[in-house]
Amino acid sequence: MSSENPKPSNFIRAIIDEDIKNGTFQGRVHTRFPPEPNGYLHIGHAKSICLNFGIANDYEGGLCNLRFDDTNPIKEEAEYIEAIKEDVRWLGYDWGDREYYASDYFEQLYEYAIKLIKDGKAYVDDLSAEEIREYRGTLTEPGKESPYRNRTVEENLDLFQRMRAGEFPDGSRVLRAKIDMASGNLNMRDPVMYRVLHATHHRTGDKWCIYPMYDWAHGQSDSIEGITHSLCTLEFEDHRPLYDWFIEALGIHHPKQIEFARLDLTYTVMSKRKLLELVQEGYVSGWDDPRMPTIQGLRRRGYTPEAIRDFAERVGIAKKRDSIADIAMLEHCLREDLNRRALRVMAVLHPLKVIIDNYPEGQVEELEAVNNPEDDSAGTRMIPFSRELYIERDDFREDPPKKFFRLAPGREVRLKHAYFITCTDVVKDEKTGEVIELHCTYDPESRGGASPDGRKVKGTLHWVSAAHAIDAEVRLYDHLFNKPNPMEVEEGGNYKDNLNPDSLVTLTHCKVEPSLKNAEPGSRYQFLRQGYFCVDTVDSTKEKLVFNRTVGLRDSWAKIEKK
RNA sequence: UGGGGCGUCGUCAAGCGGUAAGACACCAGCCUUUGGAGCUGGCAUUCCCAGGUUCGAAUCCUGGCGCCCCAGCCA
Repeated sequence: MSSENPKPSNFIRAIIDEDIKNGTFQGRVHTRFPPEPNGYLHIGHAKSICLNFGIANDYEGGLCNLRFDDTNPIKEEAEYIEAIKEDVRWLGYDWGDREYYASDYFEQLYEYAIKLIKDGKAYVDDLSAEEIREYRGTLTEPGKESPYRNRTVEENLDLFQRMRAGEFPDGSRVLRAKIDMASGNLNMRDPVMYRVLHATHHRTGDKWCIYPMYDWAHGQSDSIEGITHSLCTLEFEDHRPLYDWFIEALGIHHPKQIEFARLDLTYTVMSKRKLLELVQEGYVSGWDDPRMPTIQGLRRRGYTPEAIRDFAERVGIAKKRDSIADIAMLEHCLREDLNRRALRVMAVLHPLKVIIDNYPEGQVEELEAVNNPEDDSAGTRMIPFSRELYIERDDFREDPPKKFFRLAPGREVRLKHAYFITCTDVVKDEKTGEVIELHCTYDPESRGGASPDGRKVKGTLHWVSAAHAIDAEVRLYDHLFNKPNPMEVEEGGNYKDNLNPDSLVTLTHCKVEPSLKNAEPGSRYQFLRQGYFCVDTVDSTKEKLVFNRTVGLRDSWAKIEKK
């Protein structure tokens, strides 16, 4: 274990520590991340990825496999595999050459099934799906045994081989484990191991027409790979006795399964079904919509893998269900990371023209600006200053409220990296009364933003030179839902009623400083005083820059104003 | 008398019989050429409840209460 960077303790690491101390698994630590390739990964999966790969990285000799649980050809597609691999890699993890598929084990699984049949521990059942359900009983009443339960080993073997050979239609027969129809644990009431499915599998093609159920495949796959600690979510707690039963019946390597609570976040939904619904019904632009909690969405939004990993570590691992982590925690991790690395630039989102009356017409000065006050090595850049500028509309109030430190008639403020200016005149639209432009004077002595006479100003504004600014589109993203728990709805309502109508506000003709001209898609910046933004990887072009707001800066003025 | 699991600050979460970590959020102040960042301080006399054991209990015992998961030929 690395001692210089101790991970927060959690009950799973405690169990592993104990296992190592006791020599269980000969001191080995081998985990796996086992996604089903039927959809895109989200932040909840990221928690599991960070857990499994994180543990493998932290323990001496630890390994973590990537295994696709591809036991259902009807729902799975090869396209998801590449997306999942890209996401895991992007998060910063490496599975070496240990990329496995449950489908790699179909033959072995078949042999295992034969063994169970021969041992009288599995049988072919001719009951229909509906009948099986009826025979299963209920939560409080025991089930009853299938009339086919006591077929001879020979008959079972023959039937099972013929199932594989394709002699029977879909749904006609299944192979079941012979356990206990009266068990209080429904999973033990003769669970189905194989179903007949004449479907083409994305990897095995038409080789098989019977496919193992997850419950039959998963534990054995872990065993085959020599996994020591099978970490999974709470809902599989009830399945553990079944997995144990299979492993014992087969007499093979027995991984230790440990269950933990899945991650939930405020202001979003996490279930694959709901996420799919949002995509299909057009509430978002796709799986990579920057508002989606998918890894692809977060990536496009401008999240960094470092922030996500930090978050996964901070939310921790426990067994408490219904634990909903505050998305503010995620956003904090993001800001903390971006604060260290994002270059500062100036961009005016809602431009208001400012004319410096006493600044020479036609003159342009290049002023030096620090790229990142948190990182000297980021250096400086030059930005043009001229007579006509844009500032943020919000930074001017004709009738400033208390504690408003920004520009107002007669008030002096600092333009970041530039000069002190004083507002001398307000030009309004005669009809609407809207403020169209401001006239100001500047103090030539305050170049760089400080006055030699030592006078102070309360406010510092960002700005861009009107003649030099570049037009850009800026997409302001906010939480997808406007309730911490989107599931909290009125009688007869739906979580979609809680969709935030302002989760995306698109601004065009924003003015950004000229240094952004060649900003690369995906690059991240802090727009001074506003937030972190990244160049959109899908829609941004050389001709038309598009920025996504990753997350806003903390805004204490907004808080004051709210009061 | 179906089975399994969980209940520690607004949120996440340590704690494993020796007298309630930490983080986020929040509040107050300092500082500041980003109302950002940073810094300082505050924030559970109490761990679902009630009994019991003990010199000592969030931790052990007993009994309650509350919440979650399970009846796919899904994973």
